[in-house]
Amino acid sequence: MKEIYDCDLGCPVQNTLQFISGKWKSVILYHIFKNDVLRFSELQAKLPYVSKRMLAKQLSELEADGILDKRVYPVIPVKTEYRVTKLGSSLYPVIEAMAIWGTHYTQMVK
Amino acid sequence: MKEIYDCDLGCPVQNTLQFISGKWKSVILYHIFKNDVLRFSELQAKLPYVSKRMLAKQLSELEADGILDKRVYPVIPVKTEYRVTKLGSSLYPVIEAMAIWGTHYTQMVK
DNA sequence: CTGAATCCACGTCGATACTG
DNA sequence: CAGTATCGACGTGGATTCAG
Repeated sequence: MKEIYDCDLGCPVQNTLQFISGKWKSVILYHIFKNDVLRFSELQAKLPYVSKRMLAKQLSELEADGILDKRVYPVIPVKTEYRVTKLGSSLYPVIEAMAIWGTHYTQMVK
Repeated sequence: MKEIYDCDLGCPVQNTLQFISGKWKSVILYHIFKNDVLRFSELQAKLPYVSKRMLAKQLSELEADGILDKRVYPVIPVKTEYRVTKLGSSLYPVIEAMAIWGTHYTQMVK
């Protein structure tokens, strides 16, 4: 989890970007918001253009930042689940605003 | 209340990210929203940690994407102004959500 | 199944110098 | 003042392999 001294960069938008500026983090959060809980392989299926390596990396960063909660079930084969933490759920309005804009305005430009 | 998944076509968040995923684009937009119009040197002053090269590049991309309007006044020395287009102004809720979260989070950890 | 580790091509970015 | 051009260091990300 980031400490306060790392967090306040003098611009509220930039403070937020620290947590979601990873190339795919917002999209990952979008899908987890939509499904509540997702396994690694389910995220892979929903983000086919993201390599396994990058997906794992972004998930690990989101977990380290306290945005995602990762649960590992020691069965064989291993099963992991990702869901948002309380902090992560507070990002819902941000992701929602992106989703709304993407839904309504993207056709305008391309 | 309208849910963000009602008009789900693929991934709307990713569509939005194509326009604002640049490392500093959201912060640039935040400052222009706040000030309505900003010159290049004013943006430089507000983003001292961004190199001139990167600032110019991000501004150029935002302009090419129809988010920003750039006006050049052929005086000496040259004077340029950046403001949001109509499309750019539609991104206000997204930037606002980021600013709100960043502000709330900063207050939370203090 | 869920990753971590390694290699390597590629892109990004800062610094500097230059132009109109 | 507002950029562009060039270069080199650095980071990113894909492919592959390995491990628990």
